[in-house]
Amino acid sequence: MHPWAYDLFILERKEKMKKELVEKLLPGLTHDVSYYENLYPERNLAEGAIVTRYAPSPTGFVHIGNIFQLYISKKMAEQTGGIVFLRIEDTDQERMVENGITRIIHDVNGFGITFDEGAINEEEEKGEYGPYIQSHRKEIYQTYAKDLLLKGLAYPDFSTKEELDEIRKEQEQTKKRIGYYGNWAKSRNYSEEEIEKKLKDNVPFIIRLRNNGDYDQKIVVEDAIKGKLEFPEDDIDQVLIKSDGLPTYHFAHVIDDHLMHTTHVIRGDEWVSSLPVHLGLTKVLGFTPPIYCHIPPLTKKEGDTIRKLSKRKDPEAAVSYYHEMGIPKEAVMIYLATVANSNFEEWYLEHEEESIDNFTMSFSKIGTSGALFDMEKLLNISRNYLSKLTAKEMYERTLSWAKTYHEELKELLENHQEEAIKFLDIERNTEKPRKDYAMYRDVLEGIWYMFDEKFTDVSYEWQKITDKEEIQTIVNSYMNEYYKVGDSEEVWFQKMKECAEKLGYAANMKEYKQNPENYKGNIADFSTVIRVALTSKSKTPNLYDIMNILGEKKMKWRIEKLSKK
RNA sequence: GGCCCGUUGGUGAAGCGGUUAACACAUAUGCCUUUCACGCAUACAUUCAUGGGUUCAAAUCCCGUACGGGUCACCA
Repeated sequence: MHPWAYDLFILERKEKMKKELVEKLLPGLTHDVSYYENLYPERNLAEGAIVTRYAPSPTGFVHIGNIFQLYISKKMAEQTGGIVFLRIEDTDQERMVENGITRIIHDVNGFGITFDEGAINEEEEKGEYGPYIQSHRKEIYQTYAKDLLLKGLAYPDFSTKEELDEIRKEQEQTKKRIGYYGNWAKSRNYSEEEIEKKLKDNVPFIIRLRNNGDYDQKIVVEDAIKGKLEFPEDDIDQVLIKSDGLPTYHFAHVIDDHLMHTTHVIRGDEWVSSLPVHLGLTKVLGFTPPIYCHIPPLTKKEGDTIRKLSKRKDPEAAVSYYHEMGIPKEAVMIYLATVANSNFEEWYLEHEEESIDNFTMSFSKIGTSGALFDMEKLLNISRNYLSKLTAKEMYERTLSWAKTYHEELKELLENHQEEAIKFLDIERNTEKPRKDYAMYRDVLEGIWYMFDEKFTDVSYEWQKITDKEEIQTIVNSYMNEYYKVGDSEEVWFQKMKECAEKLGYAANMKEYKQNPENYKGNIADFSTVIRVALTSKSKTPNLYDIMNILGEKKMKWRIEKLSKK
């Protein structure tokens, strides 16, 4: 027996007199509620499978918090053999942006997240529970609204904005609870004649719920993340259908997630306060509620205040930022996983070789209050991640990034593929690889000095030794008397030491530290001169490797160039 | 203002009645070292917003206060 069958029975009498009117209110509906109930059967999934959704407005903008939420959704669905679908909530026409859907999907895919069903662009979709674009489901919502109307559980409201404002003003002045409810809901009492008349005069109207909720009654919800939540029951006559015929978010959400057989509603924290509304609607419609999972927001500290990462104020709120900066998507996902589940980090340290897909996430381990978005930490994760790639992978990824975001880097990498890979390989394929790069963008700064065309107008970072003659002496002596192509690293360094010693620099650091007055400087000072002479920079990866990559010819060219300065 | 939720170091946090209050990032110092990076070592909350209570025992349970966040639309 349908849960609402009893109500239907009671309202049988009313129905007859109202039906005609209801038809006028919501004309042209060809189906009834049971049609839709049958159209979307129970999903055939394994026990415990989580069905959830991502339900953005088609603004084309994806917030990093959305990715956070989506990552959790995707993970939970995958773990249980469930599904994540994409539903477009376009019931507010003002939010529409051209190609908004395509752009959202593009950004989301950019993080390696795909949908099992739902919209795939502005025109197409896949899946059996569609349409997945709310504006295409207008009749469905209206059919449910009509059903409520027939049962006397909803009514049309012709109030103007001014009338509504007045009510609010009065409530504010008399310190009454604000909202359209109980005796304040004057439109509840329209007579059928009045309705007829307004309709005839084409007065715009909305459809409201005739809410029988009791504000003094407590309702308790078990949120999968936040735990037990307690609220007063909602008694506000919520708007179901707006004057443009489209539903409000609340009404659409409840109906869609019922018809699409969503098991878990995973959404932002800002929705918890509308839980009573949603639970109320669920009850009136005779649905069983899904499990709610409210994700805390990603926040940012500005001075003393903490606020949500803001689309307008914070560039890092936009997903496109990560792509532009060249922060690898994997690093972002690892970071988000770290924030999502407190035990993830520990797991990750123990399973560095594994894909993070093998981690098992749980709702209960998600924090209940907002996490400060920590860019430092993200970059650290990214540095670690990039340090573990092979030089070739690093090269390819950087190049593919540069192709769309950095022309100069792109050309450099394309023109010097072999050398670039060799350079990126320095101290990389080891137990403890270098961690030079947090973003693909950083590669240019790390690598440019290896290429002659960039080495034209350089500023040398001399350190302790700055005297030009001394620099010449060191460089020439080393190049002419000691440097030899093909030396092993050991021999190479031995020669470095010999040369240093000959010119009065301590070859041994310990000795130098004991008696610094006996020397002009030490091997570190000495090698820095050569390093800077060849690269212009005082900080570089291993000099021996750099020399090998440059080769004798380039080295000589650079030294000659230096002597002319 | 009403209604919800939260408060453990600079940051993310573990802990859920008895712990030296994990771990990670950041910071500082030292070691290693041809520079840098890496790595290693040490330091960093005598205390878990605050006041009270329950208890032999509280960061952990209860109540009040303060502070912070969310939300109160024909927006989602």
